[in-house]
Amino acid sequence: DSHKHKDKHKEREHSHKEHKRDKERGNWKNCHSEHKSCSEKKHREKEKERLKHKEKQKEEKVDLIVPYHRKIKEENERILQEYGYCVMDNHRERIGNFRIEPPGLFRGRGDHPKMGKLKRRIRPEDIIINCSKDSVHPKAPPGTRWKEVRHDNKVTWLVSWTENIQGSIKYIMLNPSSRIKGEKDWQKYETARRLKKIVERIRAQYREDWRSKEMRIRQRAVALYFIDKLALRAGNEKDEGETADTVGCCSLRVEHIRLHPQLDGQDYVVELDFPGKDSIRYYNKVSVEKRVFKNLQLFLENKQAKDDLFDRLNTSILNKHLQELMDGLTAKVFRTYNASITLQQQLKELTSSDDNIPEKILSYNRANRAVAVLCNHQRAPPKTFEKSMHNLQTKIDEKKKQLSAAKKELKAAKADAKTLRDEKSKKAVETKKKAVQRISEQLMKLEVQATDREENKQIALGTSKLNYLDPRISVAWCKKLGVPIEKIYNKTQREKFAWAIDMTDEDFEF
DNA sequence: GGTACGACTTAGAAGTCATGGA
DNA sequence: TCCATGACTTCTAAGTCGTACC
Repeated sequence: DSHKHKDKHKEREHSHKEHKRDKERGNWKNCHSEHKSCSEKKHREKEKERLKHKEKQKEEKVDLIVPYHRKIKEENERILQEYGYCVMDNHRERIGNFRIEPPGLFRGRGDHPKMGKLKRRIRPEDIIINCSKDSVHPKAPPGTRWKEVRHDNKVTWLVSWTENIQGSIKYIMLNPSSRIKGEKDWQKYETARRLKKIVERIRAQYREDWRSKEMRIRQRAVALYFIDKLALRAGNEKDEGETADTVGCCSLRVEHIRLHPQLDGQDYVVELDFPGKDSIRYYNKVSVEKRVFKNLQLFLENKQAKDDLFDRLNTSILNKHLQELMDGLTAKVFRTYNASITLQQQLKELTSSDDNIPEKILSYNRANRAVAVLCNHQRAPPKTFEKSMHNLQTKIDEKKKQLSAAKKELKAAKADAKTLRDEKSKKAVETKKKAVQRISEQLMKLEVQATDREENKQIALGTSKLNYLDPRISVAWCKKLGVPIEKIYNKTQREKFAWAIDMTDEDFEF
């Protein structure tokens, strides 16, 4: 009988799909009458079997895929544990970039003359190991040896090699959470704070120097003004043909600057347009003091587009001068100082203790953004920006509808309560009230998110947060305004700034 | 003073992962 | 549960700046 049934089934190929289809179309009866042996009971059994099969398939999938992922994860963890740490001064420290750079095509940023060159594979024979004499270091793979094993405790790197594109040295160093990097970071901000104490004096001096008899001093003073006011980088010379053509302050050329005695109702406007670090465009129109303007006109006299604007100046001269003004002062300290002081001022200006947490965070991001704009930290707008913005707007619209519906319900509940005057309807009013409150909070959050995202379209906040803003300012702000530090710094950032989180109280002033 | 080099910080993009809503 | 999305992590290029050497 069962054979017959099977054969019949085979013959007719009345599969589950068909059963299902028939059922959906209301043809169940039809089906039933056509296959007498295909009773409801049998069908249920089949259905059971089908589900079982599905479950089995799923299990197989899980058996294959989940362990695969787990295996990779475990393997990564093993590699991290074996190679990702070192011991320095008796402390186990995370290493930053412990994986060797694989071979491939060199891209470079901007219009790089070496774009597309082959980046060679690094071999054990290229590698220099730096460790203490008595330490255990990784052995070179069988049949190979390291280029050198040295014991230099004056430097912080663990491994180095020379790369084949520019012939420069690359290093493996410790993670930002390490003691050695943390102390250095702290020092950097302390130097910037020392600058704060004397910056007005330095400004007074460079203004004075704008009138110097000596060209080199005038150039130095105007360059320093740019570095201070516009947070430009120092601008070292670069070897032509080896790298993309980018400039900083001292290496600005005539072609990068235009002078407008008047523009858009402002006097003495300087228009700067040049490729900076990573070939990111710096474009700014800024009104300067008359004396600066006159000096710039002087520097431009009788020069061609390709000539240096500051022909009597380079970073070495500038930094020597700065060193005389303050121990440890260099051009980049101005960037750190101006970034951090801007954050502190903006936070003071934008936040109030009455704000709720999302509003406070929006203000923090805005303060952060002001710094990113100052430092010209840009990013390509995310590929999915338009779409995700649109999605967010849809969400906001929906939330608005929800809110007005909830308000209506509240009104109705209130009316009921007024007529009925019983406990139950009173309770209902409370519930509806809470719903309205909850939804309007959600709406506000979404709107804040939309504003934040729109304003952030082309601006990268990460770089300034990680490299320019004294973390103690943020920590103090969080403590003062009761914002959890996790809202500002993620796990990695908290590890990097552990020194600041530990030592800072709410009264810290940069 | 000029230059090459070495060590270290700063930079945006790409890759990966976690989460939350459909 | 699945997938889209954004957050986080990794990657490595590209700067700064001090020093050695001529």
